[in-house]
Amino acid sequence: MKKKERHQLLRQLVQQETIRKQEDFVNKLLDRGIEVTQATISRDIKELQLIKVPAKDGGYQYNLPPEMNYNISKKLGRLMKDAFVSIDTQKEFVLVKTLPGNAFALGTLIETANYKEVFGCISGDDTVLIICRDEESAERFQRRIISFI
Amino acid sequence: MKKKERHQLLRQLVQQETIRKQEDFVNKLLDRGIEVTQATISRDIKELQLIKVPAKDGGYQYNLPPEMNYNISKKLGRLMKDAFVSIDTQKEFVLVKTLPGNAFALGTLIETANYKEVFGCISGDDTVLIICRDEESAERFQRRIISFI
DNA sequence: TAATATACTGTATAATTATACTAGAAGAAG
DNA sequence: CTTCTTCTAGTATAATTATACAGTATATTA
Repeated sequence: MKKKERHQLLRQLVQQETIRKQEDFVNKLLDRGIEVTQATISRDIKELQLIKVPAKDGGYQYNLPPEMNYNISKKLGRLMKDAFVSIDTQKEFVLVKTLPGNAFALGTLIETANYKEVFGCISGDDTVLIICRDEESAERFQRRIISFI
Repeated sequence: MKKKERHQLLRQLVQQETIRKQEDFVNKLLDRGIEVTQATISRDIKELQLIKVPAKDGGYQYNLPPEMNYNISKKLGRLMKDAFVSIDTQKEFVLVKTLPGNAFALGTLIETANYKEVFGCISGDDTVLIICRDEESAERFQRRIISFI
């Protein structure tokens, strides 16, 4: 487990789970068989610029950095409305066609959004290939994306 | 010094000064002759949902809540471009005319932005009256606002 | 390869932040 | 005014987070 992978995982965790303190991270990682200490998490958090947000419900919760977290879906929506051409799925793959030059931006947004359905994605000039976790995820993800248009 | 006032002040401080830890708040307030303890600040921060952001430069810094902080000026810019009609100053007052129905939104944004020149503001349907700290502030604020158009 | 520099992480602990508890202040109701 | 309730805030301390230090690993250079 390299630092980069761990960081990636932390970004996912912070979106999928409720992380109230750094030890929660430690434990979630432990669940996945990854051993790290709170100190390491503290440093990771600093590098990733994760923030601890006072929640409405009285507690606290870690979150993605504001710029990253804020209105990604709004940006996605705008870009989709502007540049979407077509979409199709095949097994666990989703292929989105965009107007020329827009695929990279779309791919970046999709990666940043960190959807749990998505395993990874590759962007060309007018095509984004999204590799989902499985067939079902791909369909769910397709619906998600289409709903932006 | 009521809690509300202190909260208001904290919002200003967090924008005008570099606050690295809660004690910095305590000290800044002390500078202004207001005595509170770190515990109170901690509770204030929770209520205001201020966040502690890992800064690029290695340290940490408190910030406004993401939604509030994020791109207020972008919103202001958009609204000004859309709805601005005229502006004028008189002593420490600035009067902005907007298209009907837009003044309230503008006023809210101006208040949220927490410009240090601004003492307060009142919005009608197509007019926002901004009361600045003094004549000079009013002019500075006018320039600020005009630059959005 | 050896030497040196750089990156990563755990341990221990310092630094910071949150909160249980308590008490006084400010209001509301009688 | 008295009693009850709610809100605030300080004190002391628990809980959480950051970091100095040291060791190991990994990369870089000669």
